[in-house]
Amino acid sequence: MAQTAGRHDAGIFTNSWNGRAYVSPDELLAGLTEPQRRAVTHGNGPLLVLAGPGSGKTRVITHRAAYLAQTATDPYHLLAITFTNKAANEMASRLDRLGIGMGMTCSTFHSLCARLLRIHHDRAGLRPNFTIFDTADQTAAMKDAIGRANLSADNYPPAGILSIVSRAKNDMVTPEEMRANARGFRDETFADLYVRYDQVLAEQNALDFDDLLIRTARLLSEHPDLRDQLEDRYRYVLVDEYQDTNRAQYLIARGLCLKRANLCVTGDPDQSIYSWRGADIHNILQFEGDFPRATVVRLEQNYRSTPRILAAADALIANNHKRKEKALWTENADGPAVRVAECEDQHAEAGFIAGEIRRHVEEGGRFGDVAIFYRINALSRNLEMALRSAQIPYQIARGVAFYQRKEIKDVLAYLRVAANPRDQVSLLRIINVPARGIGKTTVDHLVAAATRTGQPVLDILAKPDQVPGVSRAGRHLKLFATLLNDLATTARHGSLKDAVEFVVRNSGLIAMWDKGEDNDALANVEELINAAAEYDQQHLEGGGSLTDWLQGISLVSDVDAIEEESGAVTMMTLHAAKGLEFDTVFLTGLEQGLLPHERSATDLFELEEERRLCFVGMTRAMRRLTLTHAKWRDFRGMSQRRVKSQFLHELPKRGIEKLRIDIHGAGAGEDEEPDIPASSVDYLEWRKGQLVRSAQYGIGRLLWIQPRNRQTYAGVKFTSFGEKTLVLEYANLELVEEAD
DNA sequence: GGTCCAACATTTTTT
DNA sequence: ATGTTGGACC
Repeated sequence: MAQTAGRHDAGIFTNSWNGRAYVSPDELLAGLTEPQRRAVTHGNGPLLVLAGPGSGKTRVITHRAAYLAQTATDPYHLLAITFTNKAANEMASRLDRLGIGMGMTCSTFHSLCARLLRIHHDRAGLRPNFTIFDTADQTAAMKDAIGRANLSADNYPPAGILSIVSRAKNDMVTPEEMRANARGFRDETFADLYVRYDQVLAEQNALDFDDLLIRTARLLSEHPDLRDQLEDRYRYVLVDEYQDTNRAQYLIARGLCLKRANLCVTGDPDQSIYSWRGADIHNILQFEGDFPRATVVRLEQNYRSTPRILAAADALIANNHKRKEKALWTENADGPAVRVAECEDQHAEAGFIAGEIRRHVEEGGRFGDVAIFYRINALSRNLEMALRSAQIPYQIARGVAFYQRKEIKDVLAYLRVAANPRDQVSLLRIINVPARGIGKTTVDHLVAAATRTGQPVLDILAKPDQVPGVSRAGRHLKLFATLLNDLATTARHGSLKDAVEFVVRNSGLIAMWDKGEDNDALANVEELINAAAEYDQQHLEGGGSLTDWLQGISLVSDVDAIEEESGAVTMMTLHAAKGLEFDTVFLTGLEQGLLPHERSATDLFELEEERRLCFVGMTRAMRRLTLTHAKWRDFRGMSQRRVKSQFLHELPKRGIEKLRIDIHGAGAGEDEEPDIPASSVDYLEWRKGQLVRSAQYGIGRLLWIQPRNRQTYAGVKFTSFGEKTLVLEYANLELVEEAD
């Protein structure tokens, strides 16, 4: 987690004067096109920058911030909200390079919110040391809530309930509103679980990711004086990737700009890929409605890609119906053809890519020029193996996965209890890890006592005599309580590194790993210790804390892990690729069920998002773009015949080079016969009004039916899911006979 | 209370 | 193929 720019606390980056030459406002505008210039020099009032891929958006935002800092206000009053910590950090660094004085704030929504909630915790009704629950913690909390409601996790899968609750939170729907809108017993149960889940979090002094946003939005709306104060601090607000903001984020951005309306948002509706996380594309589509005085600047010239790449991507995205048309164009010189490689199986695919990368380097290219994208993480393994055996250096954008490793989570759980003694999820995780004679029965007694008396489990540990049912284990409980106490003392007085090392040395975890012959565990934990030491180094003059460090870890994103100048091939999911660019891009697994993903194929809205995802991947490429798909792919131990992606049929006929790759990963001549897309049933015989059954949505009635683009779209009104627009070729509907 | 093995399913994407 | 969970057994 190397940071370059100035001082920061968990995810908040502030640029600092580094002695570089001051860049004048005129110099900031040099080399910018007319629209870019308009965006940079726009003064007060709302501004929407619709920026196509590769249109120099980052440059515009950075220069705009610098320009404002020189002509309008002190950088102290500037706030930029980016999508990842990495982007925030980079922005602060760029401002540094432009010689802009100290004080601008660059952050993600989540980091900013966490910070505001800690500072203003009393107003928010929180303790300053709250824990941020990740997905696994949330699941544990939800299981607890389901248990308290006397329900079974079999009928109410925690992950499923969590996604319902998360959706409600993203939309700023309270449990009360959910209950009021409940249609039937199940909905009421969901609302009930929502309340109980929030209760569990409150008891543990914990917030989930969504809470960070909605509590901040509420903080702003319920405390006008505080909002006023924040508005005076952040006089100019820039929000990047605005197409991926949700309702809560929208309210926060707006709440910070009520007085001055100096809100500048940038984004591209065609790159909206997070609706499954509650992002609402209407935020950007309706910006002009929200802010009637808004200035709109369109950046349509592309500086990144060759005309062929752009033409291919543009042809693809033109198949989306719900979009704002954009005229993408470029003056760049033409490059090699966009290639589509049909590979015999996934080994051929990976081998072909490895060979191509070798060739790229032999021809004078660098490994660092190359990126490989995939729809799902599971596809990375084959690629990794192929790159390793070809001795190609690579890095994977997997920042989050590191902190989700078992051994890392165990060590962090100790530290989290030290930072927040009410964190029961963490406490129960480690109470018997390593085994220290505290079994399930004892834990049940402890939790029962805690619930009954309203005391945190941690407090009860120290006085086991008062817990009914606990006798022999009492000794172990006391020892554990002492361990945690000593850790808390170390954490309070020593460095962060001291605290992490205390856990590793005194918890007994090392012995456990040795016994289990888990050699990676120790190495990974060493890395964690290094990260702690690095954090100590960055906070020699104070400002750091265990809570802050843990918060940073909770809010890391996958891309945060990638290094720009690593000299290695970069691999990542399509979602992580947003905002990046590479000379050479391989987009893998263009197969039905993978891209578009099978879970999205039946719903038109979701299908369009898959297409946008593909569009994002393609437009990352500057010079060379290769799309690959496999005829056979191993999945869950079985070899599966794969059908090429419908998106491949949507590419232009001209300017695309087709390759066929045999099992050795070698080219095997040209491929002619165009695959027939998946439509085989004649859906045109179906009539509106007919009753249909879907495995996913149950029974519904056809409202309308319409063929388009070699597919058949249909509107279906389902009894329990409402109206959906489906693609019949993938929806797998069956007709239902109606009784007379 | 702890350990080991077998049945089991398998969330796509992530702050 | 792989990682998790629950139950039998020590």
